[in-house]
Amino acid sequence: MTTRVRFAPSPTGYLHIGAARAALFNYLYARNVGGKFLLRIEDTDLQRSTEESTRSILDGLKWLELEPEEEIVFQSANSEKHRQAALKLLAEGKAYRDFTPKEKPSDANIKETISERARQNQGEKSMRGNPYRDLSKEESDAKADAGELFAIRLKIAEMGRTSFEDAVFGLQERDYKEIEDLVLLRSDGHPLYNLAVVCDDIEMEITDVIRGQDHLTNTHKQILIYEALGVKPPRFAHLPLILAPGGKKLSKRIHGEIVSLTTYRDAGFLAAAFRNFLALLGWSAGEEKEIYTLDELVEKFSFEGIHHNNATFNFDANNPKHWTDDKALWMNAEYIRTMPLEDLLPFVKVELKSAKLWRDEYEDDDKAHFEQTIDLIRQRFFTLKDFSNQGRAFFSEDFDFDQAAIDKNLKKFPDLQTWLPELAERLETIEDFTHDNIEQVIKQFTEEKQTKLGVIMNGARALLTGLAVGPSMLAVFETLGKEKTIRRLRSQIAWN
RNA sequence: GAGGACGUAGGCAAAUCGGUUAAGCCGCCAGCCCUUCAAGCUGAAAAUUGCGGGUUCGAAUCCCGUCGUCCUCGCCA
Repeated sequence: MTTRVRFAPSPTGYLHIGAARAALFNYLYARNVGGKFLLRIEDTDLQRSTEESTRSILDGLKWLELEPEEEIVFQSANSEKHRQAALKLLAEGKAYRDFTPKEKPSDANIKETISERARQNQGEKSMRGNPYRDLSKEESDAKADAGELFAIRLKIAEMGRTSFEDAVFGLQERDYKEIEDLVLLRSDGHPLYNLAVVCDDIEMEITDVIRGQDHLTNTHKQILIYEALGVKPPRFAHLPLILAPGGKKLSKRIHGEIVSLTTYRDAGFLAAAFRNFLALLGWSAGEEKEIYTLDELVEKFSFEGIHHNNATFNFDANNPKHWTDDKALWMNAEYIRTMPLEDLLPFVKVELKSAKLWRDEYEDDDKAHFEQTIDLIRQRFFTLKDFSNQGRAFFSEDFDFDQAAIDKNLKKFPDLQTWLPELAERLETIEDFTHDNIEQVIKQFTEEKQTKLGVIMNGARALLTGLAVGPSMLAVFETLGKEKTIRRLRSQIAWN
């Protein structure tokens, strides 16, 4: 049987990194065993599902290059089938009508309300205590015919236990006593999650369900539904969760966009780098290696390498240098500076275009020079955004001066105001504007002025790039070229 | 509250599933590069493997207890 896995997000917000990792692992596993990776949008919560979220999920998957191999399934389109399944179980006596009036949802703090109620009910009421559970068929039919509203609940046996072998967590068992007769169909006829998931997974012929550990205990309920439906359950593999700093659950509401996948795309991450980072969050091939191509991840992937404990994803929105997980940042930088230049160029082009810094010569007459520039500046960049921000002075005359750089490297040495234009005169005499020739002129100039090389270099850096940091200045001079170098050295705008 | 999962340095994690001084990566710190730097190179600090017992010649690995964290318990998904 061909392996078929699915990623099944609900479109109730952007795609967060935990979900993205679940998608990744599904994809890696499918490809590892030569199976298929599918996508199902679980949009049955009409109130909360939005098209925008669906689009965000699709965008995110596309960015990570985790695209489904069959048409996307929208769960809401299968509602009728889900309903029929519930009715079938009712007819077979495996489910029953519950005429208990629907409780008003106390929306305030629903999670707390639920656990509080569970606490109260403990011991008092058996999970099989529903008064309508053992109503005769006639009585039940009569009430239904009389127009009384009812929900359909699965009728779970008094005695027994469910068990399954989780591919990550091992044998899982649960006594029926701990599982209540779950609602399959709401009194308004709307099918509920557990039913919908099981029916869709059956219909899609899913063989392996790979999802977050938050579903681990709910799996028992789903297995009960499989059994009632007379279908063999798929294999389950639950993934540890990704937590926020401090060990708290990642929350869209609390943590905001920092945990959204598209934030990383928009912040200039390379999909390959972020994917690599995500793969290493909760999984390890057990070797001393950090950088993996997609194909390598596919090849090495196995459930055995998945951790059992939750991983912390670090971020600090208030810290510019460590705004998101350090390792993710490092990995992105590592990719940017070590990947083949020709592979990086297309991404740089997109970035420069969006910043209106792109010029067609970069692919034509000026190609060699452009590539040399990129190769020079990429060495200390962390994201693609750096090419248009920190690298701006290499592509435009319209760049900002960092005040700290101006103060520290320029204004601190007032002589530079006359020296640098003077240096421009000297540089102008160089015919072959190359590294060694420039060096010779500048060294001599420095000696004449009896100052340190660093004063001249850093002053020039501030004037030419607007920054206090960057590549070696001799390389910057050469890369920027004679004309721009001279013009900027003579410019007085930074002094004001 | 009940059930479940888990606990190796600040973070990600390895340890052939009892066997010498508990890998590696990120981060942090220092030195070098003496033109900077969030780059590079080199190096250092940092874990009595949550804690307490037990089994054993020997335990991060097994057992018991304890503390802690997270998940689930809805006519949400």
